[in-house]
Amino acid sequence: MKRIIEEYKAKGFRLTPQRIAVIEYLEGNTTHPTAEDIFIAIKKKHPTVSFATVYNTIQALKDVSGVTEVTIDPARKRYDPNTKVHHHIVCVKCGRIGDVMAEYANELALPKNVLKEFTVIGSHVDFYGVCRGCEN
Amino acid sequence: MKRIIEEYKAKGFRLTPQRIAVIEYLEGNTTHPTAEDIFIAIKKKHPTVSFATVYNTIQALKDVSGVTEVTIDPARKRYDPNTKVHHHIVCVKCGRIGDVMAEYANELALPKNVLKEFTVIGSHVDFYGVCRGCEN
DNA sequence: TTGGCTGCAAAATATTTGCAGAACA
DNA sequence: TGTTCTGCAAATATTTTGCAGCCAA
Repeated sequence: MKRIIEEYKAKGFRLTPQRIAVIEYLEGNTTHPTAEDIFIAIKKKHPTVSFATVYNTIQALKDVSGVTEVTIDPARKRYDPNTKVHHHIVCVKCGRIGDVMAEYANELALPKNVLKEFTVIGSHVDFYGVCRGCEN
Repeated sequence: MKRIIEEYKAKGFRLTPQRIAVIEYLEGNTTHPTAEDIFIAIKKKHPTVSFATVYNTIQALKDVSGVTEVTIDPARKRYDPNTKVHHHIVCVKCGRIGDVMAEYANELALPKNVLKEFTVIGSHVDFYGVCRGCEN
């Protein structure tokens, strides 16, 4: 996440204590937190922090590719600081999201009619399953 | 969509004019409409229809596997009456969502650590691209 | 110093829910 | 006829925005 701080500076973003707290919270975080999760975590160090700041910071991080939005949860947006190519698996019982470190681009051949209509940029796989903890 | 009507009856759901209108609107629909899209469409025939009825009907359809929720759009839920195995591609410029009629389950080998943590049920691929209409 | 950021509050958007009356089966 | 659905309205949840004052650079 050090890289992110450098990119922040390079782009002229300000490194406020709140932003640093968000970056530190996300560093290495594999829980795919929601904006609220981030808000609650940051609040411990900065009790007056607001959602506006959390969303503002998330947006700034997205702008420098410091986080990506995870859309596997239809209820709310989740954020992932892991910028390596990877995919996700969600437990359909508890909603926990796991990372799937794999690269499938070459395996995913598209039908001709799609290739005719779109220039493909990328892809992401959502896996659905049941985690050990929920498998009673 | 005939099947849906049968399953509706079998489960004791009522076939109201509003529900039939939703089913007819969705039948063969490949536009991946939002709840609002459905609401607006149904309103033409049933001007007094409410969002409650639309969401109620969507839920009932989900219960009999008549529609699936599409999560590729982070802004809102979209619905898809196509119950055959397929995937989606979204134009990153206009947001239009296309169907990718393909089956990848066998191509998507999961890392051991994931298989250790989850029993996999299924998967869905989100493709990102630019559609011909948005190119240049 | 100063332009960007924070925090508060309000707004906007999306979805869900309670309930009285309507209507399907 | 009785149970479920509809429609209205209000509630809830999530995310965005306006703006005055603050602060990192």
